[in-house]
Amino acid sequence: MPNRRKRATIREVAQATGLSPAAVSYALRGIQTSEETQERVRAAAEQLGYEAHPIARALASGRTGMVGLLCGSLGDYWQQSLAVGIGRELLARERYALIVDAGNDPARELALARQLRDQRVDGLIVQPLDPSADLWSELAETTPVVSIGDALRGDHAQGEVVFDNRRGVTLALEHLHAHGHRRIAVFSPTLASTPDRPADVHVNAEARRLGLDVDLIVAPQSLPEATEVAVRVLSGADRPSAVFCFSDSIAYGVYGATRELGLALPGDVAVCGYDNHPMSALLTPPLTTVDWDIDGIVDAAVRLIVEVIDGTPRSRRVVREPTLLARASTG
Amino acid sequence: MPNRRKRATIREVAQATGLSPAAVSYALRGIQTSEETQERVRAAAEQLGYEAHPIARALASGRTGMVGLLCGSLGDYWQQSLAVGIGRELLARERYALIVDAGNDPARELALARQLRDQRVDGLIVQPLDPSADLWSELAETTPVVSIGDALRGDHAQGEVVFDNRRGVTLALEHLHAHGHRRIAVFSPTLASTPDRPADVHVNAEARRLGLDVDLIVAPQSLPEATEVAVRVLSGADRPSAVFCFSDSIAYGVYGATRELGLALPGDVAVCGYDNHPMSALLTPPLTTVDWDIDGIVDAAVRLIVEVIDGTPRSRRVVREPTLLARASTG
DNA sequence: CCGCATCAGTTAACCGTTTCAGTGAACCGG
DNA sequence: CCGGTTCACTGAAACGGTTAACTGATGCGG
Repeated sequence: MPNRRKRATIREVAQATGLSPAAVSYALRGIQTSEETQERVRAAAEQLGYEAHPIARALASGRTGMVGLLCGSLGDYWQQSLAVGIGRELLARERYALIVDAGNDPARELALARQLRDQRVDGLIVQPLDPSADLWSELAETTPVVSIGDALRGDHAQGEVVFDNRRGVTLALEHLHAHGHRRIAVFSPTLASTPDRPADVHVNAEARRLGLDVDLIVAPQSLPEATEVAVRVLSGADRPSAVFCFSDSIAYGVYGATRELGLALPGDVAVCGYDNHPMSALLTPPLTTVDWDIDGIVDAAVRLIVEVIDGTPRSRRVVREPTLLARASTG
Repeated sequence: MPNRRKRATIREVAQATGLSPAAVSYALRGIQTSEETQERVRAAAEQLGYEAHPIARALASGRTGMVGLLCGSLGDYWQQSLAVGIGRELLARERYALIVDAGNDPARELALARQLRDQRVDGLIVQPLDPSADLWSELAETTPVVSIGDALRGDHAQGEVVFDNRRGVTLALEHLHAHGHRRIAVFSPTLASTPDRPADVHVNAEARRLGLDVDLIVAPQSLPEATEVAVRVLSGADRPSAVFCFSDSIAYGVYGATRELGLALPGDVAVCGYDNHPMSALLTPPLTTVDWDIDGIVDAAVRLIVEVIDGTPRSRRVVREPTLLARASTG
């Protein structure tokens, strides 16, 4: 039996103040009662050690104070930072985050989304693995949803934080192009699950525009595996002169591969990452990478979901732009 | 208004099957009803799209299905891995984790612990910043608590996963000693907040035992700051020949410092880390570090808290031992 | 002085389950 | 055939709040 200790209820506070439970309920929320009564109630509540029962409140009011956070893959530094930040910001607004990890499995992601809805979260923040799934718009009809990342199909979420991956790709490829690279390998971790991801499509478009010879490669998430793949790619006869990785941790795998193969960085191969992991500045050589303003994205997502839940949406869509941090790994 | 869509209730299922709500409740949980009735109820529930309302259930039964996870500092790789793993394992057992971050502030940690208790979590997993606080035993009287890390004072938690930091310290220092190092700087991130942390005390004890000249240094958590401190320590006249860092990420800061100072690794300075971050194997040179079996600790913590919640504790205390991964950074 | 708002509270229904205390009916050994 | 169990189920009271509808003062303009 959890929580055996008996705690004061609203009825006891009512009794102590000679008011009705309803009056106490109102008073504690500072509405429909006189200033003086509110003070009396607060004093009595304090004295009795009364704290509202969140579960009972949720049942009666229909709001739980919880926001579901559905992550595609928490192994990822980027998503971890997002999750930690969102949890922190929600807490600051007296809400809790229910953080749930789909482990990079789109089917599991949909199942978890349903589960969170059944759990009666007040809202859902999601960075969908598969933005085109029907579930998102279906969900958005009954529950506030804020999406992070590429836009949901048909703009069905009530809020969106869009970070323009296309812009990030352009920044990286233009940078490599400017440094004279023409033959470039692109390591994209999510290529397999969502073949038509806008960012990947954009890679090809930009390659044509800049006259680059790019090679799109599926990179595994885990570091050792990424290293293996990188070794294979970099030991071929027509080795690319530069590698663009869709996350810094994949880039670390490439670093490992260059060491294994005895290749000079950036002399033999230039590497550009994505995410700006704090460690990237400390590698030898420091990693050139595309930086996102994570705090800004966290703030925007939390603000949007809270606004939608409270029924006071001021904006539906926030767009964030990345910047390129040019460091030594690209010469 | 969240969750506007009206969903089927247990009463409707009762009506559809001609049973009482109570019977439906029992049937869905597979107790006190005939096999045949259970089947009929399940069919009707499915047909109506009925899903039990977790909030109502929590109010009536007194269990929420949520476990609070109170982390000292989620910026830390180690705690992040723990949080992600615990979230995953709880989900696998049909429970949710309420992950909350104290941001390395002991006072905030205590406030959050109270808040989680008020939120009526079924249990609490905590890796306390301040294991000696009275709150832990007070909390443990009313709520199942499992602690991770150094033992809570007086063994008041109903379950403990102890990872023996002393053993880890010994492994690291003996390793450095065996490689001929006598003058060693030790970077400990939590020295400031809990001066008498057993691990720190143990560092001094082991130093005496092995005849080492150690210098305990408070290392900031953030990478750039850690680098600064490391630069200062390593540029002194009586430079230590080795550095032992209480987390890999601090070690990365030391790597940065050596590059800044033009020191050879491990020629001029040997470095030993703590945590075995996946990236550590890929650094140049690969980082020697103390490895913890995170999955084992996650499993143990989740198993313990679930057992305590269900009232079937089989063990109170699980001890985990670390191992040393000797790599090139110590020669 | 009347009619109408407004204010401060009260009453009672309600949220959707679980669970305790029954209640017949079937079963069973003697 | 009878007293006692067991079984399958019912009825109603929790659980601890919120909220819509109502009530009695009080204030106020005309």
